[in-house]
Amino acid sequence: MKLIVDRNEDVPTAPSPYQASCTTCRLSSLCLPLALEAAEIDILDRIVQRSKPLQKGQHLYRESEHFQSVFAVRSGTLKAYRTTDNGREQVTGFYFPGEILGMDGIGNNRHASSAKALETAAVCEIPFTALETLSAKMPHLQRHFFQLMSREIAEDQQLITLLSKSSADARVAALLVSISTRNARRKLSAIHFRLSMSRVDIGNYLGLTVETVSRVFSRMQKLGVLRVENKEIEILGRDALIEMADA
Amino acid sequence: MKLIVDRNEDVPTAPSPYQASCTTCRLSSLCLPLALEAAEIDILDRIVQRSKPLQKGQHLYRESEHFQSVFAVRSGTLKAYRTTDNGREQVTGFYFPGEILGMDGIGNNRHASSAKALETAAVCEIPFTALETLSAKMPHLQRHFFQLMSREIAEDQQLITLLSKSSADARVAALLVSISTRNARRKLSAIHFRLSMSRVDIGNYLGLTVETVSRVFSRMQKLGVLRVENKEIEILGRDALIEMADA
DNA sequence: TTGCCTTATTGACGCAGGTCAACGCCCACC
DNA sequence: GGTGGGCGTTGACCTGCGTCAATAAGGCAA
Repeated sequence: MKLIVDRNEDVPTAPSPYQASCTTCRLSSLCLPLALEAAEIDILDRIVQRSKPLQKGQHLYRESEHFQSVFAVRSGTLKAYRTTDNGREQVTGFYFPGEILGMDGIGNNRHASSAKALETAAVCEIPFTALETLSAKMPHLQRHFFQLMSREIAEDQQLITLLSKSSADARVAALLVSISTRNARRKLSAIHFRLSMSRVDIGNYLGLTVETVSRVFSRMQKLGVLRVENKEIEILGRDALIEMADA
Repeated sequence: MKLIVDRNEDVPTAPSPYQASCTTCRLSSLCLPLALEAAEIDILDRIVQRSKPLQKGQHLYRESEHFQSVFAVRSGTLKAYRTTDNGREQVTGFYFPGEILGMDGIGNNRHASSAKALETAAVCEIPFTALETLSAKMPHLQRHFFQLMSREIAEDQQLITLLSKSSADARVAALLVSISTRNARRKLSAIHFRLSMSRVDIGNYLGLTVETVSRVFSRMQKLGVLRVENKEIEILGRDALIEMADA
């Protein structure tokens, strides 16, 4: 019998998965604690809530629900999406370990999007009023949270740019490069990973149909820049991919 | 001789245009002071800098410049845009009086986009470090600024949704509805206004070519939902337009 | 006013990607 | 271990918007 190893596995930091702490979390260098000092992290730790993991397909929150918290991904992947007035679904982002989601709900005290687990996923819940109070006392935290929000804006603008004019090839290439880079940040392989999202989600996110996504994958494989085997991706020509991304 | 009246004119609140104050500014109900008390507004007022108006075409800041301040529009319109690696320009937003721009620069201490005046425009400069300090002391201000950033995220996501799948008609309709709504917020006509941006800018923002924008305008005019005369727009069927926006 | 240059409109045509359809392959669940 | 249903791939065809080109209409300078 062959042992199946998930290359993207995020090993829990403690045997009891619900009660880890920011101090011991190996994602602290990417997440909210970044830029905080040890004593400050301890204080932050006290407001963070960890609960049982989400199963694949389960929602973390839903659009227009009352907003109370933002969330940090500890393991697994989530997608955020909104539903248009005519019932269409639009994926607005994928969230990997160490990333924060839910910030779009602050503006109107209701979530502006829904969040759903693409695979088993664990998150840290950060009650927003507590975070506000703490931010007022800890300049580092306030600054860092402003920065996180700002980066979300900048990233959305990058997606806007991508969706506005780029070809199907460029869109797919850009997504792959993005995932690759984010994997590298987490010290995972930048060239070999497993896509946790379906082709439908990818297409939806990139403003393409499933068929087109599939064709682009095939084309890239034929060109030798990619090896695709179902959800497993191996990047053979990272530079070529980067080049395609802004063609 | 006919007197030319600009319907979008924003009358300065004081004879000396450079030294207005947040307290007397008629945009304070939309802008940063929103949700602050009189005493707090006075304090905020002290960090806000007002300078001489920008001429049409002049830059407020440029992409990758060192970030120091966010800006509130007092009069006129600005566009924000970024330049892609291959030199293409992408308009990421239009900013009207009462709106805040520059928040995408907080994340990395450099502006993530450039901002250019589409017509003569006056802005209030809000130095960010001062704003941070003040925010830590004034919970209302901190909260409000978090909200403003969050709304920018939510709006960008709306644009993403628009760019991802909608038809050319839907895109143009959505922009017109958006401008109309924002005009109404400023107590200006929601059905009759002057576009301060060119067709090129509109197309660029919406991911369409100038030709397509022009054709959509003509088509809408033929359908009787719009009257277009150069930059002057009259919305004849607001409901129809809203319907088109999410078709 | 005249003239020039930028911006907008309109038409003809082509193509990237959407649509529709058929099929194969995982993998989850008996 | 078999089987059903979703997910992914591939092919053939169609269409909305981009591209190219020609013309008109503003707007600013002198």
